[in-house]
Amino acid sequence: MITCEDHRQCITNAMELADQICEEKQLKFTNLRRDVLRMIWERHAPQKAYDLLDKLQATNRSAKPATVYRTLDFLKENGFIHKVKSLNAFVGCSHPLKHAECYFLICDNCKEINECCDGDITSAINTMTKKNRFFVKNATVEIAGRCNECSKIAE
Amino acid sequence: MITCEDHRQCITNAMELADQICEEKQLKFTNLRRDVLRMIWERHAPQKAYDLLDKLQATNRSAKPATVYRTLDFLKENGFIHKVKSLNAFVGCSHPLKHAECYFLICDNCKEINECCDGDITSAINTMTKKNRFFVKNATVEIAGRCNECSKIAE
DNA sequence: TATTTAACTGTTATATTGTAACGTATGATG
DNA sequence: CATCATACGTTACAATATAACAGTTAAATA
Repeated sequence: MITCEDHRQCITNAMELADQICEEKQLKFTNLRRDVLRMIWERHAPQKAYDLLDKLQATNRSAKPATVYRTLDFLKENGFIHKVKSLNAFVGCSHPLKHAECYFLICDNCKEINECCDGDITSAINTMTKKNRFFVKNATVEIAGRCNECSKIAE
Repeated sequence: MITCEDHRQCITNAMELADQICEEKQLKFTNLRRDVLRMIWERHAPQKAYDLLDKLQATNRSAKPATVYRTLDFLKENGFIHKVKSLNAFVGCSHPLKHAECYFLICDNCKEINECCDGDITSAINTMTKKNRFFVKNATVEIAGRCNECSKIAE
Protein backbone atom coordinates (compact mmCIF):
# COMPACT_ATOMS: atom_id res chain seq x y z
CA MET A 1 0.00 0.00 0.00
CA ILE A 2 1.35 3.35 -0.99
CA THR A 3 1.19 5.98 1.69
CA CYS A 4 0.74 9.18 -0.24
CA GLU A 5 -1.38 10.90 2.39
CA ASP A 6 -3.27 13.02 -0.09
CA HIS A 7 -3.77 11.25 -3.34
CA ARG A 8 -5.46 14.23 -4.98
CA GLN A 9 -2.28 16.14 -4.36
CA CYS A 10 -0.31 13.22 -5.68
CA ILE A 11 -2.19 13.40 -8.98
CA THR A 12 -1.88 17.16 -9.15
CA ASN A 13 1.85 16.92 -8.64
CA ALA A 14 2.23 14.36 -11.37
CA MET A 15 0.15 16.41 -13.79
CA GLU A 16 2.00 19.59 -13.04
CA LEU A 17 5.34 17.93 -13.43
CA ALA A 18 4.22 16.53 -16.76
CA ASP A 19 3.01 19.96 -17.84
CA GLN A 20 6.32 21.45 -16.95
CA ILE A 21 8.38 18.78 -18.71
CA CYS A 22 6.25 18.96 -21.82
CA GLU A 23 6.71 22.68 -21.97
CA GLU A 24 10.46 22.39 -21.53
CA LYS A 25 10.79 19.66 -24.10
CA GLN A 26 8.28 21.25 -26.49
CA LEU A 27 6.04 18.21 -26.35
CA LYS A 28 2.37 18.51 -27.16
CA PHE A 29 0.50 17.62 -24.03
CA THR A 30 -2.90 17.25 -25.65
CA ASN A 31 -6.17 16.67 -23.86
CA LEU A 32 -6.12 13.04 -24.81
CA ARG A 33 -2.66 12.57 -23.36
CA ARG A 34 -3.59 14.53 -20.32
CA ASP A 35 -6.73 12.47 -19.77
CA VAL A 36 -4.91 9.18 -20.09
CA LEU A 37 -2.11 10.24 -17.79
CA ARG A 38 -4.60 11.40 -15.21
CA MET A 39 -6.50 8.12 -15.46
CA ILE A 40 -3.30 6.19 -14.92
CA TRP A 41 -2.53 8.29 -11.90
CA GLU A 42 -5.92 7.64 -10.40
CA ARG A 43 -4.48 4.60 -8.71
CA HIS A 44 -1.11 3.47 -7.51
CA ALA A 45 -1.83 0.16 -9.16
CA PRO A 46 -0.93 -0.56 -12.76
CA GLN A 47 -3.81 -0.22 -15.16
CA LYS A 48 -4.66 -2.25 -18.20
CA ALA A 49 -4.82 -0.64 -21.61
CA TYR A 50 -8.36 -1.83 -22.28
CA ASP A 51 -9.57 -0.64 -18.89
CA LEU A 52 -8.20 2.76 -19.75
CA LEU A 53 -9.95 2.49 -23.10
CA ASP A 54 -13.26 1.80 -21.36
CA LYS A 55 -12.83 4.83 -19.16
CA LEU A 56 -11.84 6.96 -22.11
CA GLN A 57 -14.90 5.92 -24.05
CA ALA A 58 -17.11 7.32 -21.32
CA THR A 59 -16.21 10.82 -22.47
CA ASN A 60 -14.68 10.13 -25.85
CA ARG A 61 -16.89 7.86 -27.89
CA SER A 62 -14.43 7.64 -30.74
CA ALA A 63 -11.66 6.12 -28.65
CA LYS A 64 -10.28 2.88 -30.05
CA PRO A 65 -7.44 0.56 -29.03
CA ALA A 66 -5.03 2.46 -31.24
CA THR A 67 -6.01 5.67 -29.50
CA VAL A 68 -4.96 4.28 -26.18
CA TYR A 69 -1.85 2.49 -27.28
CA ARG A 70 -0.57 5.49 -29.17
CA THR A 71 -1.13 7.65 -26.17
CA LEU A 72 0.55 5.15 -23.90
CA ASP A 73 3.50 5.09 -26.30
CA PHE A 74 3.85 8.83 -26.03
CA LEU A 75 3.68 8.74 -22.26
CA LYS A 76 6.11 5.86 -22.06
CA GLU A 77 8.64 7.33 -24.47
CA ASN A 78 8.70 10.53 -22.51
CA GLY A 79 9.03 8.81 -19.18
CA PHE A 80 5.65 9.72 -17.68
CA ILE A 81 4.60 6.12 -17.28
CA HIS A 82 6.11 2.67 -17.22
CA LYS A 83 4.84 -0.52 -18.66
CA VAL A 84 4.90 -3.28 -16.08
CA LYS A 85 5.80 -6.23 -18.23
CA SER A 86 4.87 -8.94 -15.82
CA LEU A 87 1.33 -7.57 -15.72
CA ASN A 88 0.88 -6.02 -19.15
CA ALA A 89 -0.23 -2.88 -17.42
CA PHE A 90 0.80 0.71 -17.03
CA VAL A 91 1.68 2.82 -14.04
CA GLY A 92 2.63 6.44 -13.56
CA CYS A 93 6.24 7.36 -13.01
CA SER A 94 6.73 9.60 -10.05
CA HIS A 95 10.06 11.05 -11.12
CA PRO A 96 10.08 11.23 -14.90
CA LEU A 97 13.23 13.28 -15.01
CA LYS A 98 15.47 10.70 -13.42
CA HIS A 99 14.73 7.53 -15.14
CA ALA A 100 17.55 5.11 -14.53
CA GLU A 101 17.84 2.67 -11.68
CA CYS A 102 14.15 2.23 -11.05
CA TYR A 103 12.68 -1.02 -9.97
CA PHE A 104 9.22 -2.16 -9.04
CA LEU A 105 7.75 -3.73 -5.95
CA ILE A 106 4.38 -5.16 -6.85
CA CYS A 107 1.98 -6.31 -4.18
CA ASP A 108 -0.07 -9.19 -5.47
CA ASN A 109 -2.73 -8.58 -2.85
CA CYS A 110 -3.56 -4.87 -3.04
CA LYS A 111 -2.02 -4.62 -6.51
CA GLU A 112 -0.25 -1.43 -5.69
CA ILE A 113 3.19 -0.88 -7.09
CA ASN A 114 6.11 0.98 -5.67
CA GLU A 115 8.81 2.36 -7.91
CA CYS A 116 12.10 2.16 -6.08
CA CYS A 117 15.44 3.48 -7.09
CA ASP A 118 18.28 1.54 -5.71
CA GLY A 119 21.91 2.09 -6.51
CA ASP A 120 22.97 -1.22 -5.01
CA ILE A 121 20.83 -3.20 -7.40
CA THR A 122 22.15 -1.12 -10.26
CA SER A 123 25.72 -1.74 -9.13
CA ALA A 124 25.13 -5.46 -8.80
CA ILE A 125 23.62 -5.53 -12.28
CA ASN A 126 26.51 -3.56 -13.69
CA THR A 127 29.06 -5.84 -12.10
CA MET A 128 27.26 -8.93 -13.27
CA THR A 129 26.83 -7.69 -16.83
CA LYS A 130 30.42 -6.53 -17.04
CA LYS A 131 31.52 -9.98 -15.92
CA ASN A 132 29.44 -11.39 -18.75
CA ARG A 133 30.63 -8.75 -21.23
CA PHE A 134 27.08 -7.70 -21.79
CA PHE A 135 26.16 -4.14 -22.70
CA VAL A 136 23.00 -3.09 -20.95
CA LYS A 137 20.43 -0.96 -22.66
CA ASN A 138 17.61 -1.52 -20.29
CA ALA A 139 17.00 -3.45 -17.09
CA THR A 140 13.56 -4.67 -16.12
CA VAL A 141 13.28 -5.48 -12.45
CA GLU A 142 9.83 -6.38 -11.23
CA ILE A 143 9.57 -7.87 -7.80
CA ALA A 144 6.30 -9.50 -6.86
CA GLY A 145 5.20 -10.25 -3.34
CA ARG A 146 3.39 -8.64 -0.46
CA CYS A 147 3.63 -5.13 0.80
CA ASN A 148 3.94 -4.65 4.53
CA GLU A 149 0.22 -4.06 5.16
CA CYS A 150 -0.93 -6.95 3.04
CA SER A 151 1.62 -9.32 4.51
CA LYS A 152 -0.28 -9.11 7.78
CA ILE A 153 -3.42 -10.40 6.16
CA ALA A 154 -4.01 -14.10 5.77
CA GLU A 155 -3.90 -15.58 2.29
CA MET B 1 25.70 -15.46 -28.33
CA ILE B 2 25.78 -18.52 -26.17
CA THR B 3 28.91 -20.60 -26.42
CA CYS B 4 27.71 -24.10 -25.83
CA GLU B 5 30.24 -25.76 -28.14
CA ASP B 6 28.00 -28.67 -28.96
CA HIS B 7 24.39 -27.70 -29.03
CA ARG B 8 23.20 -31.22 -29.72
CA GLN B 9 24.83 -32.22 -26.47
CA CYS B 10 23.25 -29.22 -24.83
CA ILE B 11 19.79 -30.44 -25.83
CA THR B 12 20.57 -33.99 -24.79
CA ASN B 13 21.69 -32.82 -21.39
CA ALA B 14 18.56 -30.79 -20.88
CA MET B 15 16.32 -33.66 -21.92
CA GLU B 16 18.12 -36.16 -19.74
CA LEU B 17 17.98 -33.88 -16.78
CA ALA B 18 14.26 -33.40 -17.33
CA ASP B 19 13.80 -37.16 -17.61
CA GLN B 20 15.60 -37.65 -14.36
CA ILE B 21 13.70 -34.96 -12.50
CA CYS B 22 10.36 -36.21 -13.78
CA GLU B 23 11.16 -39.66 -12.61
CA GLU B 24 12.22 -38.44 -9.19
CA LYS B 25 9.19 -36.25 -8.80
CA GLN B 26 6.80 -38.77 -10.35
CA LEU B 27 5.82 -36.35 -13.07
CA LYS B 28 4.44 -37.62 -16.33
CA PHE B 29 6.87 -36.64 -19.00
CA THR B 30 4.61 -37.38 -21.94
CA ASN B 31 5.59 -37.24 -25.59
CA LEU B 32 3.86 -33.91 -25.99
CA ARG B 33 5.78 -32.40 -23.09
CA ARG B 34 8.97 -33.94 -24.32
CA ASP B 35 8.44 -32.58 -27.83
CA VAL B 36 7.72 -29.08 -26.64
CA LEU B 37 10.68 -29.02 -24.29
CA ARG B 38 12.95 -30.23 -27.07
CA MET B 39 11.60 -27.56 -29.41
CA ILE B 40 12.26 -24.89 -26.86
CA TRP B 41 15.77 -26.16 -26.42
CA GLU B 42 16.42 -26.03 -30.13
CA ARG B 43 17.59 -22.49 -29.72
CA HIS B 44 19.10 -20.40 -26.98
CA ALA B 45 16.64 -17.71 -27.88
CA PRO B 46 13.20 -17.48 -26.31
CA GLN B 47 10.45 -18.92 -28.45
CA LYS B 48 6.92 -17.72 -28.92
CA ALA B 49 4.00 -19.94 -28.00
CA TYR B 50 2.43 -19.72 -31.42
CA ASP B 51 5.70 -20.50 -33.15
CA LEU B 52 5.94 -23.60 -31.03
CA LEU B 53 2.36 -24.37 -31.98
CA ASP B 54 3.24 -24.13 -35.67
CA LYS B 55 6.12 -26.52 -35.20
CA LEU B 56 3.98 -28.88 -33.19
CA GLN B 57 1.33 -28.95 -35.85
CA ALA B 58 3.85 -30.28 -38.34
CA THR B 59 3.74 -33.62 -36.60
CA ASN B 60 0.64 -33.29 -34.47
CA ARG B 61 -2.27 -32.01 -36.53
CA SER B 62 -4.57 -31.76 -33.57
CA ALA B 63 -2.41 -29.27 -31.67
CA LYS B 64 -4.25 -26.13 -30.62
CA PRO B 65 -3.28 -23.08 -28.56
CA ALA B 66 -4.51 -24.75 -25.40
CA THR B 67 -2.29 -27.72 -26.15
CA VAL B 68 0.76 -25.53 -26.19
CA TYR B 69 -0.14 -23.32 -23.27
CA ARG B 70 -1.00 -26.24 -21.07
CA THR B 71 2.26 -27.88 -21.90
CA LEU B 72 4.16 -24.67 -21.28
CA ASP B 73 2.41 -24.40 -17.92
CA PHE B 74 3.59 -27.83 -16.96
CA LEU B 75 7.15 -27.10 -18.03
CA LYS B 76 7.12 -23.75 -16.28
CA GLU B 77 5.64 -25.01 -13.04
CA ASN B 78 8.24 -27.69 -12.84
CA GLY B 79 11.10 -25.37 -13.60
CA PHE B 80 12.11 -26.73 -16.99
CA ILE B 81 11.47 -23.47 -18.77
CA HIS B 82 11.02 -19.80 -17.97
CA LYS B 83 8.67 -17.31 -19.43
CA VAL B 84 10.51 -14.18 -20.48
CA LYS B 85 7.96 -11.55 -19.66
CA SER B 86 9.47 -8.71 -21.60
CA LEU B 87 9.20 -10.83 -24.74
CA ASN B 88 6.20 -13.05 -24.08
CA ALA B 89 8.37 -15.97 -24.99
CA PHE B 90 9.77 -19.11 -23.42
CA VAL B 91 13.25 -20.37 -22.90
CA GLY B 92 14.74 -23.53 -21.45
CA CYS B 93 16.14 -23.47 -17.96
CA SER B 94 19.59 -24.95 -17.77
CA HIS B 95 19.51 -25.80 -14.10
CA PRO B 96 15.95 -26.64 -13.13
CA LEU B 97 16.93 -27.90 -9.73
CA LYS B 98 18.30 -24.64 -8.43
CA HIS B 99 15.77 -22.13 -9.32
CA ALA B 100 16.35 -19.04 -7.22
CA GLU B 101 18.56 -16.11 -8.07
CA CYS B 102 18.36 -16.42 -11.82
CA TYR B 103 18.35 -13.44 -14.07
CA PHE B 104 18.32 -12.97 -17.81
CA LEU B 105 20.64 -11.22 -20.20
CA ILE B 106 18.79 -10.78 -23.47
CA CYS B 107 20.64 -9.73 -26.60
CA ASP B 108 18.34 -7.69 -28.79
CA ASN B 109 20.46 -8.41 -31.81
CA CYS B 110 21.00 -12.18 -31.90
CA LYS B 111 18.01 -12.70 -29.57
CA GLU B 112 19.87 -15.22 -27.47
CA ILE B 113 19.33 -15.21 -23.77
CA ASN B 114 21.67 -16.05 -20.97
CA GLU B 115 20.35 -17.18 -17.63
CA CYS B 116 22.67 -15.91 -14.95
CA CYS B 117 22.65 -16.59 -11.29
CA ASP B 118 24.09 -13.84 -9.25
CA GLY B 119 24.12 -13.68 -5.51
CA ASP B 120 25.00 -10.01 -5.44
CA ILE B 121 21.86 -9.03 -7.29
CA THR B 122 19.86 -11.24 -4.97
CA SER B 123 21.46 -9.61 -1.94
CA ALA B 124 20.82 -6.15 -3.28
CA ILE B 125 17.20 -7.06 -3.93
CA ASN B 126 16.85 -8.54 -0.45
CA THR B 127 18.33 -5.49 1.19
CA MET B 128 16.16 -3.16 -0.83
CA THR B 129 12.97 -5.08 -0.19
CA LYS B 130 13.74 -5.40 3.50
CA LYS B 131 14.20 -1.65 3.66
CA ASN B 132 10.77 -1.30 2.09
CA ARG B 133 9.24 -3.98 4.28
CA PHE B 134 8.28 -5.92 1.22
CA PHE B 135 8.03 -9.70 1.19
CA VAL B 136 9.34 -11.11 -2.03
CA LYS B 137 7.70 -14.05 -3.69
CA ASN B 138 9.30 -13.73 -7.04
CA ALA B 139 11.79 -11.44 -8.73
CA THR B 140 11.79 -10.87 -12.45
CA VAL B 141 15.08 -9.49 -13.72
CA GLU B 142 15.39 -9.18 -17.47
CA ILE B 143 18.28 -7.19 -18.79
CA ALA B 144 18.16 -6.21 -22.43
CA GLY B 145 21.15 -5.07 -24.44
CA ARG B 146 23.91 -6.52 -26.55
CA CYS B 147 25.98 -9.58 -25.99
CA ASN B 148 29.71 -9.28 -26.48
CA GLU B 149 29.74 -10.57 -30.06
CA CYS B 150 26.83 -8.47 -31.20
CA SER B 151 28.17 -5.34 -29.54
CA LYS B 152 30.98 -5.37 -32.07
CA ILE B 153 28.53 -5.16 -34.93
CA ALA B 154 27.18 -1.84 -36.12
CA GLU B 155 23.56 -1.06 -35.46
C1' DT C 1 -2.01 35.94 -44.61
C1' DA C 2 -1.74 31.80 -47.16
C1' DT C 3 0.65 27.69 -47.61
C1' DT C 4 2.96 23.98 -46.25
C1' DT C 5 4.21 20.54 -43.23
C1' DA C 6 4.49 17.60 -39.38
C1' DA C 7 2.24 15.74 -35.72
C1' DC C 8 -1.90 14.14 -33.78
C1' DT C 9 -6.17 11.68 -34.07
C1' DG C 10 -9.94 8.82 -36.30
C1' DT C 11 -11.07 4.59 -38.28
C1' DT C 12 -11.06 -0.04 -39.97
C1' DA C 13 -9.15 -4.14 -39.89
C1' DT C 14 -6.37 -7.64 -38.20
C1' DA C 15 -2.48 -9.84 -35.68
C1' DT C 16 -0.85 -11.79 -31.46
C1' DT C 17 -1.22 -13.76 -27.02
C1' DG C 18 -3.78 -16.38 -23.79
C1' DT C 19 -8.01 -18.89 -21.33
C1' DA C 20 -12.47 -21.17 -20.31
C1' DA C 21 -15.18 -24.97 -20.52
C1' DC C 22 -16.36 -29.35 -21.51
C1' DG C 23 -15.71 -33.89 -23.51
C1' DT C 24 -12.70 -38.01 -24.32
C1' DA C 25 -8.84 -41.05 -23.55
C1' DT C 26 -5.54 -43.22 -20.74
C1' DG C 27 -3.21 -45.15 -17.15
C1' DA C 28 -2.62 -45.95 -12.11
C1' DT C 29 -4.83 -47.91 -8.09
C1' DG C 30 -8.03 -50.30 -5.11
C1' DC D 1 -12.93 -54.79 -13.43
C1' DA D 2 -14.28 -50.29 -11.65
C1' DT D 3 -13.10 -45.74 -10.66
C1' DC D 4 -10.66 -41.80 -10.44
C1' DA D 5 -7.33 -38.45 -11.50
C1' DT D 6 -4.66 -36.57 -14.99
C1' DA D 7 -3.66 -35.57 -19.60
C1' DC D 8 -5.22 -34.33 -23.94
C1' DG D 9 -8.72 -32.95 -27.76
C1' DT D 10 -11.78 -29.53 -29.21
C1' DT D 11 -14.48 -25.40 -29.64
C1' DA D 12 -15.05 -21.03 -28.61
C1' DC D 13 -13.62 -16.77 -27.19
C1' DA D 14 -11.12 -13.15 -24.33
C1' DA D 15 -7.38 -10.05 -23.87
C1' DT D 16 -3.53 -7.59 -25.68
C1' DA D 17 -1.51 -5.08 -29.45
C1' DT D 18 -0.37 -3.22 -34.18
C1' DA D 19 -0.75 -1.84 -39.24
C1' DA D 20 -2.30 1.13 -42.54
C1' DC D 21 -4.42 4.90 -44.28
C1' DA D 22 -7.47 8.96 -44.02
C1' DG D 23 -8.70 13.23 -41.91
C1' DT D 24 -7.68 17.16 -38.78
C1' DT D 25 -5.16 20.46 -36.34
C1' DA D 26 -1.69 23.55 -35.31
C1' DA D 27 2.80 25.41 -35.81
C1' DA D 28 6.30 27.10 -39.03
C1' DT D 29 7.56 29.34 -42.99
C1' DA D 30 7.15 31.72 -47.31
